[in-house]
Amino acid sequence: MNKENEGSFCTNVEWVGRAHCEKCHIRYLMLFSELPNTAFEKTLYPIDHLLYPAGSTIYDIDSQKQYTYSIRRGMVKLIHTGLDGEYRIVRLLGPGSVIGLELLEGARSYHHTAIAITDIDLCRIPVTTIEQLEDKHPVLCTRVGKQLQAQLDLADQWIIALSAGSAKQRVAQLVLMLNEFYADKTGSFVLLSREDMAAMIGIATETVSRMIAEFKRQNLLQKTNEKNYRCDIAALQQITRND
Amino acid sequence: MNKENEGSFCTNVEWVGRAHCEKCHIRYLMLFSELPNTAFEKTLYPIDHLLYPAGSTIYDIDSQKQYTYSIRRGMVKLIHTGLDGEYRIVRLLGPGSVIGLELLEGARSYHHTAIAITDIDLCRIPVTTIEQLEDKHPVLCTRVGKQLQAQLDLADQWIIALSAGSAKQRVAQLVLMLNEFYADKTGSFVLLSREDMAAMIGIATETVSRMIAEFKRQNLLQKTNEKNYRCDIAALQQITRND
DNA sequence: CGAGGGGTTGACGCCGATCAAAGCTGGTGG
DNA sequence: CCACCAGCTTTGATCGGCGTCAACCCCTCG
Repeated sequence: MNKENEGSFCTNVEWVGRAHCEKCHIRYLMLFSELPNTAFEKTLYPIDHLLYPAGSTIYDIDSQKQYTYSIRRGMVKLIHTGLDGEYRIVRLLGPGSVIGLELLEGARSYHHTAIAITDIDLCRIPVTTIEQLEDKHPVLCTRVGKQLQAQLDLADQWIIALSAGSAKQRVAQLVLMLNEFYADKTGSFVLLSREDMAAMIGIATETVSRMIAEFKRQNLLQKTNEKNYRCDIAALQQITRND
Repeated sequence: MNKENEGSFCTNVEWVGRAHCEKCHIRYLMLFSELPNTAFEKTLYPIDHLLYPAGSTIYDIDSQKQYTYSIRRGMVKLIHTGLDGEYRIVRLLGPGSVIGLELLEGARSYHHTAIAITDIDLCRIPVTTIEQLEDKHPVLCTRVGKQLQAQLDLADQWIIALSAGSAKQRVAQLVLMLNEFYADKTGSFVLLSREDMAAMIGIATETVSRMIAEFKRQNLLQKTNEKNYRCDIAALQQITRND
């Protein structure tokens, strides 16, 4: 519906500082995991560490193409907006994923618009820096390949889940994906807005609402606290099979 | 429905011979385009050039994982078969595309089943050969990256077209994709079977049939010869916008 | 000539889109 | 602290599109 609010361009990004990759405590799961500490000594352009509040746009499909972003914390949606204004979520990414990689393969612009769903925490990496590092450290190429492959697998899962029959089945699939994807240790996760869920599986928001409400009533979704839920995995899997 | 017939395993693959990449006249659009001619002199395992008839399975999701395949001619579908036997086409690939690349990124098996839609002509490349070549010629890494990125873009298009509203709109989208994808110089292309089209956009085969028949009646699809059609691009684009 | 598979067309019923209205919640200002 | 409002969620009522079942046509192949 009204995605105008989404358009608010990173009004209040917070600059945390220059990233110190050689000291990064989560580097093992990031893009640069296999590079030596010395690799970062003389990069041409700096890597910055930024915070964006939920709802802000990280880049727009028309943005100047210059940076890729490595997600440290939080959740990002890649969206596609049709000519007629209809809005689709193409992918949902979390910590460890890199967005904007299309720029490395000679794309002339970003292929999507990237928006923060939660508050997020990411490293902004200039394309030229990656290219420079790839030259000296070919192992980085394989990391990029793994990223792409992982996102391709995700897209494939999306295609399969999307078209999996009835609305109830799709919503069940989606909840299972959120659970698998984004549950903390206790198995509880944040439900997205009904509008976002609808934009993922291609049905009306009211229908999503009905299904979610029904799941809650049947205790397949239980509120664990403030905004978190836990789901009954077995029961939902059952639903994905037979309506 | 009955995808049993698909299961016929490469009954009559024809071995054309050892591939001679250094002499390949279409290498400019293939994976190895930027390698020097000398690169192929001492590869451990040979690259073979094979022909498969339409309908044969190139690899199955359970196949022994050993080869990637570069498509020289023809069309291949990557499919996913659900537990309940429902069948979805995840991607459609043509000349210049490489399938089975997931093996390079440490996948433990193929991620799909690959089936020839038309008669096809492809080069079977052992994974170890690619790895060996990548070592000596890092430029190959970037070619692989481009392949993955291209397939990711395709998957994204799929997601967007899949969920684009009414059945008529989706079929129109699909025809446009086939046209863009697979039309020859004269702009004519082969229509897939109704079942395959249905498996791509997630609607019933009868509905696909109705839509295609309607397009034919309105002359948005014209038979050019035996099995080929040409489409009215502008009119179909119009349909994708307003039902 | 008959059998079988794919495509086309019709009839019917249900799922889900759409329109509408009423709770809920959090934020703002009095 | 409460009143009010805006946006989100939930729920209801209605209607059309599409899935389903079924019949028929056409073409190929045995």
